[in-house]
Amino acid sequence: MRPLPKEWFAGSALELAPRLLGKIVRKGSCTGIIVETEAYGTDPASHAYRITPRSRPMRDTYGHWYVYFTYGMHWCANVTADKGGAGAVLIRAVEPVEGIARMKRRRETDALKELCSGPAKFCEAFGITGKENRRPVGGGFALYDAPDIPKKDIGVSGRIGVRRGAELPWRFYIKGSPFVSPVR
DNA sequence: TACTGGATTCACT
DNA sequence: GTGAATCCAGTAA
Repeated sequence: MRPLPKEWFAGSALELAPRLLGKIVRKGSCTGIIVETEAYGTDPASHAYRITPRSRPMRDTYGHWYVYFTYGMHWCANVTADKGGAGAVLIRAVEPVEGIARMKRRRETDALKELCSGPAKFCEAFGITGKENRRPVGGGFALYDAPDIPKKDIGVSGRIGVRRGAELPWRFYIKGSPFVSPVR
């Protein structure tokens, strides 16, 4: 498996979000196939709309992890993008491949579909926390290349995350995958 | 220093 | 479909 090089992440979040589908994510002994992503640029719905100490990695880095805590209990993992700009791609759902027993223990469920079918579920199953924040993609927490998903097999949702008048971000997913998050 | 609300999930009705 | 859980970043004062 070939790790995705840093320059792979130099494009905009909107370009990268669909291209990340089908790629392999690995952390420790757990691996999975990315089946759902969401693009965050500089629109009002994005943390990058106003750069703060928390969101600075979205502007200052690309090809790094941006992991933040929300709702008092959940972690969400993004990959920073957009060399020279600001943006990140949220990993929303993953198809479990290796380390499934460990994921089941962490998630306290035996249901395969419930392990990683949501951004916070993915983080819990893979043991991702704020310790990974600002780390470069690679090493123990890495992304690996895989053939691009044909465009006809990629679904694009309507406008979700609509807040403060924002019409972005866009959610991308592999059509027909049982591992995408439940439609809201 | 004091509020407010969130890129979610789960249990319950 | 609705609401609770739970805590921290961001904002305002």
